[in-house]
This record gives sequence, structure tokens and C-alpha cells, in this order.
Amino acid sequence: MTLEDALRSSGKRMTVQRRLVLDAVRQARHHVTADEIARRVRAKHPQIDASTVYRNLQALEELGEVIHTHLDDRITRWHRADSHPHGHLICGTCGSETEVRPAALAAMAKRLRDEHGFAADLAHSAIVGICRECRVEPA
Amino acid sequence: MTLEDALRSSGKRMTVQRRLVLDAVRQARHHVTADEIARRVRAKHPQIDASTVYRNLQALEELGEVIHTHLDDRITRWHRADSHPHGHLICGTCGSETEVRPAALAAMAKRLRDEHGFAADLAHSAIVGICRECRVEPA
DNA sequence: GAGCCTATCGCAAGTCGTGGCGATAGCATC
DNA sequence: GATGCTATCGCCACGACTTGCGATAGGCTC
Repeated sequence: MTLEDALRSSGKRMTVQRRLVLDAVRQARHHVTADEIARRVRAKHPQIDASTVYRNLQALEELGEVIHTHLDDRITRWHRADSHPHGHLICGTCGSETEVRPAALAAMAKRLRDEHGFAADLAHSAIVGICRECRVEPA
Repeated sequence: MTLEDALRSSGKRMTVQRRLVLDAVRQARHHVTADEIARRVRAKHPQIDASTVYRNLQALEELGEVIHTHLDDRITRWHRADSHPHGHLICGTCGSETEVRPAALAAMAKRLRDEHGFAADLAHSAIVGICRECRVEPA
């Protein structure tokens, strides 16, 4: 389904603001915060409000164009929906962040599906714990 | 180690505010929000500020008395450290919340430890996905 | 291309949580 | 029990969102 089809079938519209937010997320290499997106967007259209950015990120997520992730701070990260999926391991001691292949999480996802009928999205929230270095030599 | 020992050895003090916050978390049956704790605390001492509640929850967590958890909203939940540990499965579609025994998550924790040397705390953040009911009959 | 419906916008106010600052009060010592 | 060091307090302002509201502007229809 194209973006136009998705827009039409959900009764949404394409505005200049929505276009700019989508482009900003697509151009970003990795995860970006709403604030970073707002800055990029305002480079061309300075009057665009932060709430517009937030609302468009939500709308674009409903359309399947972007995805958000939670690391262990209070800041939501966004990325394009077609980037390679992966989980995050975050060390609560030193704050280091490691990416893990979905395969490493698939076994647990399968178990949750078998035992609870629950289709887990293990890339949505980071997994918090203690990394190898901090276990050996606590900071 | 008793609470007094823990306080002494970390250079912390026991204030009436800290006592009230700890009691409020201990008396709560399940998870509670900082706001709910603040309300309980203010029932006796109305002048206690929200920031004091937040800072005491942090301090009590460092002392090992309370623990915080993230569900899928932006609100942190607190509970006593000696309650039975468990993970949370949260449906992104209907919002339902299911508790899971740690054993169901232990297999994945082991895999992360073996492959990445990472000691995951799978009770810290809820696991988001789609529950059985919503998979069969999407809302 | 004008008209109409309503999704979306910019603005302002509110929520949850964090951090700085001067005042207060634990608690160890005398 | 008085003294002194400093952890903690209440207050306030900020940061990341969220939400209600009247104004604007997509985009379908004629």
C-alpha cells in the first residue's frame, strides 16, 4: 500500500508539516528525538509548533511510516519503519547501549506466544540490565 | 542489613518525609504512582512537595527499599522491593496488562547473558505487543 | 475554480518528572 | 543539651510531552 492509499483509507491528509516531519525522520540515519525532528523541520518553516511535530509523528506511526522506541530515559526516539529491526540492551550502571539482532530475542518472543498467546514486540522498549563490563568491575 | 545500617553507610538521613514515603509504598498493595504516594503522604503532612516525594523514591530505591517499573504510559510505578518479582505484558491494541512469572523470561535472560554478557532485568520495563484476544479479533 | 466538510494547525495551558537554590533540620560530636 | 556540618526540604523554573480550542487549509464535489 502506498502512502497515498494509506492516507486516503484512513481519512488523513498530506500537509506540508506532515511531509516535512516524514522527510526529517527518513533522512535521519538512526533514532532521532522529536526535538531533533522539530529543529530540522523549523529550518525551512520556523513557525511549525512542537505539538504539530508530535501529532504528525503519531499520525505517521498509525500509517506505518515511522516507529517509536523507548530507551531508558524519558525521551521517545523515532525512526523510519523500513529500517532494519533490532533490540536495545541498556546498562543501568554505565548507560551503555548495545544493539541486538532480533534473532537473539525471537526465542523469548516464541515462548511468550506459546505460553500466553502474546505477540511481543521486543524492539519497542529497551531491555535494561547490567552490561558485561559493569558486572565484572562495578562503576 | 537493616534500613538504619543502609542509611548510615550511605550517608543518608531518615526524615519524616522519607518515612512517610516509604510507609506509603509499603502499604500499597500493588504498583503505585508517585502522585498516589504524594496524596497518601499529604493526608498527614499537606505541605510536602512533589519533588520531595520523587527524590525520596529515588533515595529509597538506592537503599534497596523500593523499585520502579515502566509500563507503556509515561508514568513510573513504584512498589516495595520485597514483593514477588514478575514481568508485565502490555497489549498495545487494547491496553490489557498481564503479569508473567520470572521463569517465563528467564530463558531469554540466560541467552542475553550467554551471548552478550548482559544481566537483563526483564521486570524493569513492560513488554509491549499484541495480546491473544486482539490477535484473533483486532479491535 | 468555487464551495463545503472537517482534518490539521498554531497557541496556550496542563501533566509528569528533574534540577537549582536558599532555608531547615538530621545526627554526630562535644 | 548546645554546636556544626551538610543532607534534605519547599519552592520555582525547566523539559518532554499532551490536550482543548478557534482558525486554517486539504481535497472531494459540483
